[in-house]
Amino acid sequence: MLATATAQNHAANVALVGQPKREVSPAGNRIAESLKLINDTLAVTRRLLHAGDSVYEAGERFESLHVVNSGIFKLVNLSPDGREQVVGLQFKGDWLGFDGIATGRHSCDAVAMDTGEVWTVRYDSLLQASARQPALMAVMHGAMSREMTRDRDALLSICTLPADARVAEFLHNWASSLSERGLRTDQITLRMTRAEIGNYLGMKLETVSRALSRLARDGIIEFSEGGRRDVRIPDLGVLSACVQRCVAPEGMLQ
Amino acid sequence: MLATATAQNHAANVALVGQPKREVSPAGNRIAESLKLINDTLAVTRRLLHAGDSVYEAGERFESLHVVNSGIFKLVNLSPDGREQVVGLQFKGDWLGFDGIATGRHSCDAVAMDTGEVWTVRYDSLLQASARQPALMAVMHGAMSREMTRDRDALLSICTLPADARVAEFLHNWASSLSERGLRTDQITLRMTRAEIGNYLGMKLETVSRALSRLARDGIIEFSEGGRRDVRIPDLGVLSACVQRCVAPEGMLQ
DNA sequence: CGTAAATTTGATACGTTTCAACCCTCGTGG
DNA sequence: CCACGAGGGTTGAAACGTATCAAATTTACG
Repeated sequence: MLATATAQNHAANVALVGQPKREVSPAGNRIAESLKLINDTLAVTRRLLHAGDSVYEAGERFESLHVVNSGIFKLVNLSPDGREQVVGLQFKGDWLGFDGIATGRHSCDAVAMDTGEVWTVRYDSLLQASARQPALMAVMHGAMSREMTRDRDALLSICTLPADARVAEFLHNWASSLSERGLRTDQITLRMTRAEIGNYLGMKLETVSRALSRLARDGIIEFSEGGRRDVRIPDLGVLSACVQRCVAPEGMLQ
Repeated sequence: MLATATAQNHAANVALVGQPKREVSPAGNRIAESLKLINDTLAVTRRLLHAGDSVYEAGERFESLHVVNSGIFKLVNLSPDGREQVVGLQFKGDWLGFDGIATGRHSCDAVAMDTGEVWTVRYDSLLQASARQPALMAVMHGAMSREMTRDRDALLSICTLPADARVAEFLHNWASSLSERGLRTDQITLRMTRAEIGNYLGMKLETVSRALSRLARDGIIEFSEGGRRDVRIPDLGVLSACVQRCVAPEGMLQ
């Protein structure tokens, strides 16, 4: 959804401008309602984590699923020979731990990128509760399905977009994720180093840095006066147009 | 699983050599038992497809899931601007259609790569049957979980391996998939063009061709006398060692 | 059998990585 | 208070791997 719904999201943002009271997007409602349902029908264990803490690690026995209530978490896949790859970023309402269901052991690390809270639910008790409350199962299946779609969109970007466009789309997706959750999208704080962003996008940190510099030079993004960790996005539409420009064969004024 | 279980799979193959009667691997049992359970407890619609036929297409309304009974199917993700990416290959026992659960519409195409059969089950009736037969739900969740893990392993390869190693690992994974299903792994027939393989692996067809030529020159694979569509793999261990060699920093004899 | 598609291979162009130098910020301790 | 060091970030120049373009060859198929 993230990668493909650029036009729609932009339209939704534009529509929001005229609203005096902040209206939550449909996706935002979905997330809020899902969290409410989980909270109401399950005995969750709340767990507070700080940057660098891991919710679970590869190889650990799988017993529970976790729902992100706040903060941002990265999923890191590791190969036996030491290569590692950030394969997902999870925001509020996203789930952690599905990778463990099949084998009974987790196949990647889930790490907090800043202070955040997860709600932990034993998988077996979730299944039991789902029998009484089918909506619960629907929420879980929806989360799994959405995650698969999102991962595939990420793969599409990595395989078909040049570095600059990947970085632009990354920023756009981050802003969209915030937007879905009713947060402001014009000013975003990346909780990742250039190296982490690069790993996630399949490029080196220098390439990320250069791409960001070019985006800033072209006025598509702006760095806050302080550090270069905060990014201002004057216009989300311009950002996604920038992605399209990288893809377009040649001279397309439109 | 595919990408990370190289050593184990090889060990399993070696163990099989001494057996006079063909023994099915643990994964093979899982697959056979899953198909049996589905067949016994659900009213499936069997559907025969030929190369190029699609099980479903992006945008289509989601109503059913499909289990591959024979043949190989590719999942193709499309972007609004026309880029397309093979994001998965599904073999016997794998499922098709999970991407539609979240939104009620499919987000990619599922296309037969040769003649094959899928068993189609309405999602709602599957949920009902799962209430009576929890093992059914376990099979479905296992399939989803396994697919997520496999996709992440593919992403890891694409982002961290050079072209030659990606092709070598692709062949190894293909052979492993056959092995899991009790099929011979020394002689495999790729049902994909170089362009399709390249798309799946995030490279151009010429690069695939060169990589295959190098593997053949080094004796790691052999082409059958007929076309270059059939590949013989004398030793799966040598193939995965070849992947490691590409990753190793420098001079590591062992 | 003839034609279109697929494959291989070479030469060159291009984008990203690599290596390196430098800058900035921030927390620490002399 | 400021020197200092560490980690993160930026930028340039050169090296590298893959893409692109082009041609020749083989294969598939009506």
